[in-house]
Amino acid sequence: MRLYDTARRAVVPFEPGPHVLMYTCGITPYDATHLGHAATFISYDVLQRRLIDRGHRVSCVRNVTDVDDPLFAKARELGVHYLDLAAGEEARFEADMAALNALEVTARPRASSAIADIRGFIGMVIERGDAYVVNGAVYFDISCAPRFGSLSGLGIDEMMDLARQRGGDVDNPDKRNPLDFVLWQPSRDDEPAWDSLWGPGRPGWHIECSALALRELGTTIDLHGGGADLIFPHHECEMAQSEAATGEVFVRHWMHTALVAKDGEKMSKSLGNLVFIDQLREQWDAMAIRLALIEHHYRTEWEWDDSLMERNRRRLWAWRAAVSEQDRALGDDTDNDGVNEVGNDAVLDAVRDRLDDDLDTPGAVAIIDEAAAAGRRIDSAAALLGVRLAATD
RNA sequence: GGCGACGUGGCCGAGUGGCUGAGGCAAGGGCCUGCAAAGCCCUGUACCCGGGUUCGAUUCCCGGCGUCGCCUCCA
Repeated sequence: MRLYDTARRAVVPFEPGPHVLMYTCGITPYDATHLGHAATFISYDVLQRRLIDRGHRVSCVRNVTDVDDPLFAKARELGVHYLDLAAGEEARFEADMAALNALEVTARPRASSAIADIRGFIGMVIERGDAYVVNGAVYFDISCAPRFGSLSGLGIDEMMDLARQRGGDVDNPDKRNPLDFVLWQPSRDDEPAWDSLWGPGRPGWHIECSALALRELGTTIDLHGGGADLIFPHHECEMAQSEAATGEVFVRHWMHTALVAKDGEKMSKSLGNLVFIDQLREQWDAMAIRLALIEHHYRTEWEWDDSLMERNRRRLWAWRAAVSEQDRALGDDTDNDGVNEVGNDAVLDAVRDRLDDDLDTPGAVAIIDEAAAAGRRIDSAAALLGVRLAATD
């Protein structure tokens, strides 16, 4: 199959071995799952389904960032322990994903479970001479990563200028280079702290994914995913520190999903223009929500509007009607069995073909729309997209 | 400023080198109806601008303009 690779800026063949190693950046569980999260993870879910369909074994790891600033801030605001807040929101997220019929991922490790791995990982980077310790903090030395910026397409000098202009943490006198980023940092008084060789503290933002990917999947992974907003700095930093620690290529293929907008702006927690999955589920069939997500291409930015759900409710209804009609026909006349199964396979193959072309889910949905209208069997094709048509839910 | 995406009828949104435009919403007309609602039928000189390639471009290429996203809170 072919997929767009962020690092190479082109649609390229994606031909992993029999066992595919996949890592996607998960959520920071301080608020409910919104449409943007769902769009991202359902994209990877469809990819995973097609890889399995092609005969691959897929190990997919999706972390949970339960040690991070926004989580601490929200816990502070609510007056609860950050891990209690995280556990609750994580459960809501998993319930949303299950309702949308997402496959179980192979592992969903929490950052808080990885402190020992993170300390070990930082040790590896320091031993390589690519990180340094100042005042209880560990910084990655950007000058040791000549390829830094290659993922996002930004040059070192450029990033430097921009970081200065934008007032990143460039004025920190402890850093040798304004772009150096934190691997380990001292905690504030009301933040959790773990002992380490460099003093008590907590991990930097990017380090958990590197440590977890290494722990769960090994030095080199086939595909790393996440929202497009993570390309820089998160994934850029992840790549730099991982390759520094292991000396191996970190990721063979980078895949990023476009951000979802609402009211002309990116949907985001800080803007508050969110559509939450659990609220949507109160009003609409979860499979209609899934259809509303996959009728968009993962690399095209799109905007949420209220007509989406009504349209996809009807689409789901049409697909279900097509299946039950076919079932009835089959029951009445078993001689038709073979013919219908052939129709099913043809639709399935057409959908496979669309998915293999840079995960063209809109094209796949259109094919099933047409097949349903023409009275052909669509259940296998719908199942490949993760759309459950049985009336049991 | 750099990088990326996008710019299709009132709105949303597919799609295509020519055979005139998926679909949805809105709007107008009609059928039906005691009235209304629902339903059904009909109605639309579209592809940001300027160059180029071409017999021919909305579709390909170049350059503008505009919108959105990323550029250390973010899926």
